Amino acid sequence: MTSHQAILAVVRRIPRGRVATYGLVARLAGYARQPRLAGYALRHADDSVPWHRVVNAAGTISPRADPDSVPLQQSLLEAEGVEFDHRYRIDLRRFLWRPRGGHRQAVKQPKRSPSG
DNA sequence: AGGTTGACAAAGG
DNA sequence: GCCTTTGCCAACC
Repeated sequence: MTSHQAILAVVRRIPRGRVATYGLVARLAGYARQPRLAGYALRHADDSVPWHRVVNAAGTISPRADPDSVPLQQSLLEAEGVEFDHRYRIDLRRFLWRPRGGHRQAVKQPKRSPSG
């Protein structure tokens, strides 16, 4: 099980009409504190992966090498019922994927600060 | 085997 | 709420 496989496996679990952040996908895949790795894995993803359901923590579509992919991702999400703001932003409060139903993550991630 | 990059995230002003 | 700085680690060359 490579990191890419683990991350792509999580992305596949994102239900239709919902979105997940890079950080959420990364930590669910067992790679907490590495949201960039999620994006890196998506680069190697095929069309078989719902890559369009992954956005950044701000709820916006992260631009990449292909500028056409940005409106494309928005179009794909809107087709699933995901709504965008006038600032091209998604309300994560409503469309963020809840893998466990609770606001608490399934895996316990280590704290960044020793004293909190 | 080492330095730099990267589809990001959290904290402070 | 937006912008800037800092962190983080695997993948890339």
